[in-house]
Amino acid sequence: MSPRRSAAAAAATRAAVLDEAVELASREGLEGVSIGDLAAQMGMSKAGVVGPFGSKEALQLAALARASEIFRREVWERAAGREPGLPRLRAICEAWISYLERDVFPGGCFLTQTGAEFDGRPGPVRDALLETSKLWQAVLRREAQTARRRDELPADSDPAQVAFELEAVAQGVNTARQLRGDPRAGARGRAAMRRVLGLPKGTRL
Amino acid sequence: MSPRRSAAAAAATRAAVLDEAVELASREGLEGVSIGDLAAQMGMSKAGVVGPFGSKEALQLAALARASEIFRREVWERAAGREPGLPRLRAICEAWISYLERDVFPGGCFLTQTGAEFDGRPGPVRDALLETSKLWQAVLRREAQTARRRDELPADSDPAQVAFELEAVAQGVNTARQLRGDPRAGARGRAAMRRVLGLPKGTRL
DNA sequence: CCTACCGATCGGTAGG
DNA sequence: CCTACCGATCGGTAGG
Repeated sequence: MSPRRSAAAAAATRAAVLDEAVELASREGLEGVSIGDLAAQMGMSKAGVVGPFGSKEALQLAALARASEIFRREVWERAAGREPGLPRLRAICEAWISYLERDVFPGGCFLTQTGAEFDGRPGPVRDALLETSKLWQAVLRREAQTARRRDELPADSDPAQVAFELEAVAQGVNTARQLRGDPRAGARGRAAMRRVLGLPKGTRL
Repeated sequence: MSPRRSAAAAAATRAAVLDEAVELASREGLEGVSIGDLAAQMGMSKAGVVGPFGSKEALQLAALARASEIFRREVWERAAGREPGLPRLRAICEAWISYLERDVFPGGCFLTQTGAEFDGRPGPVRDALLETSKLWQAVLRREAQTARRRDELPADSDPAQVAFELEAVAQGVNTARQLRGDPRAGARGRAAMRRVLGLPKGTRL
């Protein structure tokens, strides 16, 4: 009862194109990746690359969805098993820094890259990025809220402020690493996130 | 003894092209601004736009130099008159947030935008951005060092870590503002920078 | 998923 | 600083 061979093959091609697009876009940006580049890189024709999606914009949206899926797997899912509140928040932070250190996307965080690229370009890609960004802020805020309710964070701490600061640190790590090539970027990010979460200096994330 | 009229006019044209390029690039990225777009926007011919620079890459480098000059004027020079150490660091932070809130570049911080765009694109533009980034980190680090020496920061604080965290916060403000349109972005950035500098909660930057 | 092709636009230049 | 033009590449499509 497996799908027809041609359908399975089409799905595999689609996935391969997306993986390549996500990788290239993390280095060059989503707009900077041309269909011709992509085709050349994969030894395919341009029609073969764009066909499964219909247009470059549709390909961009699919690449963004794929990248969000990878981010979710590498950061959220590694922490989702932990107790809600501070334990989970710490696990998210550790997974987030690790994701940046391991260069899960070779050109650095796909969402940071394309967020900067599209924040001034209205359209469906920007809308999707905004949605992803708001969703992730909401996840962080919710865990900070839980942590505060459980007295794992000070009673006067602001969950939205915690979410804002954690994202800021992650962006700082990405820049320090990808632009300046700073080998201490990850360590600096961990130290900064510990401070945001009010953890004592010696503590591990 | 003024320069020949044609030379002055040429300089004025050059400056006008750069201002337009910097503005467009803060929205669309440096690579995204085509010579044709720029010419159309200014009611000039493509030859007139690219002529003063010789090539698009030379124009990009000149635009980056112009943007660095504006950043320096809006952030560094507003604080340079203050006492070295914590007073100057606080003034830098306030000017930095203000610069982001006033949308000095209409698409957000030019250096954040192009830094993300070029961190994965080797070449002269990336090299220049790296230089600018390292220079600004050195400025922040030096002020933090002075502040520590004067006991305005804890003896065990790390000046490079302070510089890292301040840049992270500025990037966080830029994203919160330009992508999410968060009206509290500036306030959140000030609060975060106050924490980085160890200032009590009520204090102004 | 390929070949072959479309009109539009790219960066850049010759000549004035 | 303009017109007019260059070859190359862009996103996209027809037909198989």
